[in-house]
Order: sequence, then C-alpha cells, then structure tokens
Amino acid sequence: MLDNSQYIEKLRSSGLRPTKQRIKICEVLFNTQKTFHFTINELVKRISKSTNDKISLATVYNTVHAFKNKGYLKEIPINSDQSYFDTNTSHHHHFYDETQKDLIDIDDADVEPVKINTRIPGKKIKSVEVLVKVEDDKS
Amino acid sequence: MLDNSQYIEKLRSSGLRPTKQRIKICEVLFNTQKTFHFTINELVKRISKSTNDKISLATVYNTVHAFKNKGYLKEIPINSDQSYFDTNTSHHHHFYDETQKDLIDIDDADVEPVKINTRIPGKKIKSVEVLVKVEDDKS
DNA sequence: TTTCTACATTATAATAGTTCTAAACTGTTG
DNA sequence: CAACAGTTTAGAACTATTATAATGTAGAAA
Repeated sequence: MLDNSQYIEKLRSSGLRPTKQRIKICEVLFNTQKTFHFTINELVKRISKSTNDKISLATVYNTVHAFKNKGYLKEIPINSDQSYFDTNTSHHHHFYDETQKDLIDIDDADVEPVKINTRIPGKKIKSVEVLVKVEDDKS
Repeated sequence: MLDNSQYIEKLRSSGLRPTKQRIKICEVLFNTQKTFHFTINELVKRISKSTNDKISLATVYNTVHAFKNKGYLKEIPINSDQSYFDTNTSHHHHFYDETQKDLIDIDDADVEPVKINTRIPGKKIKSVEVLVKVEDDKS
C-alpha cells in the first residue's frame, strides 16, 4: 500500500475501475525495475505469494486481458500450449529457448530492422515480430 | 488410388508404416500444387470431404505430429487458441491477417535476412521466424 | 500362405487452459 | 446514502489436445 496512486490513475485513465484486485495485480506486474514474461499460471503463483487474499482465476484472466487491450501488456506468439505475456510493451523481439522453455527479450537495438518487400493490398502492417528459437549447442 | 507409391515410399523411408489412413492424409495434404495452412479442425473437414471412410481424430493428431517430427509439416506459432500447420516446409515467413484470421506465406525472397547482433552463450539458433501481423487499412 | 508381433487405429476418457455464467459485491455518481 | 453499472467469484462449461486400452493390421518370418 505504498504508492498505489499511480496504479489507480493508470486504471482510471483507461476506463478500468481501480478495484483492490486490479491494484494488487498492478503491483505484482509493474512494481519492479525489470520487465518480465509470464503465463497466467505463473502470474497466479506470484500473486498468491505476495498476498494473503485470494484473487479468483477468472479475475486474473479478465484483468490480464483488459491490460492487454489497453496496451499495458503484450502477448507473445509462442508455439505453445499456453499464452505468454510480456510486461515490456516497447518494440522488441524474442529468443525462445526450446530446451529451457524460456522466453528472453532481444533488445531492439540488437536486431537490424526487418525489411518486408511485399504488401497485402488493403492491409496495413500492425506489427513485425521476430522469434528466434534456440537450443543447447552441443557441438 | 492413382499414385500412392510416392507416399508409401515417403512414409516407409521415414520409418512410418504406410497405412490406409496415413496415405489418405498424405493425399489430402500433398496432392496439390499449392502449399497451404491448416488447423487440425480444418484438416479433419478436408479429409471427411474427400473420403467416405472416417479417420479418427486421434489418428489425425498422431499423424500430423509424426509428419511434423519428420519435417513434412511445419508448425507456425500464432497467437491463437489452436495450432496452425504449414505444408510449405521451406524457410519462409508469414503474414497473419488479424481481421480475417488468415495466415499467408511471405516468399523468403521478399524478406531481407534478419540480422540478430546478440547471442545466448551455449545456445545455437534453430530458427528465425518473422510474423507480420496485418489488419484492414481504413485510412 | 499362415502366423506372429510390433506398431496403428479407434472410441472414449482424461486433462489443461481458457471462457462463460449467474449471483453476490463494490466503486462511483448523483 | 441510494442506486446502478461495473466487478469479482466459484464453479460449470467449453475447446483443443493427449492418454488409454482394446482391437485391428502391415510386414516379416516360417
């Protein structure tokens, strides 16, 4: 309960009612220097570690989707059986470690701009995402 | 039953027994000039259109996974609730039309090679996949 | 060809992630 | 403070996928 006013504002300004549960989720997601990746499952674990109140699974799903729609979270397309989210919403790409099942940011400065020399008529590009799959190098 | 010998060979040479069902699935997947994308659901529909025999859903899953492991199919990571597969196994990238929920190949020649200027120690790059999300251009 | 065996197919059950539902609850506005 | 619209909740429902266990079959050996 230190400085929730920022979250309250953040929520209010995007049309979300600042409820106890949403503020708690904000704390878990954004009260850290580092950005990070998570699945809903992992987020639920983090939440239950950091509070004694239980937040229902449905609320976590609802809130994460609301945050995603508001642009506070990004969803990362991984060939996987569950959704990965990223608290880093700036433009950047990812390594996916197939051995460790781990997702790692690639600083945007470390990727040369991707040039696509073809278009689809009537469509505009919304995003360009690079996924670099890696595995243990046993050479 | 025209020219199944190629499929029989293909299957046999990769250690898969050429069964009726697998040959039928081969026909549906590879008996066409064009490569295409599909979900399991769509594949099941294609199969039931082109034959009177029913192939069990479990067999379709097993076979698709076997084909994927053998490199006859590629799985495309889309931010979606179901898996997309591609009969085009050559190196290439994709547009994903978010309006139409449609996946479109990008010819590899139309994408400048993606340069990643950073590595993860002990890991080697397995693949670099670009996903270009597009939407209707209402400008 | 017949027999044998390992691999395949099948229907169905089980599982996992996610979404839906309907009742109870709570911010917010007036 | 009253009232309403938005929110939370537990649990049911749903969807995609995987596991299971019985039955069937391809291919090799006799």
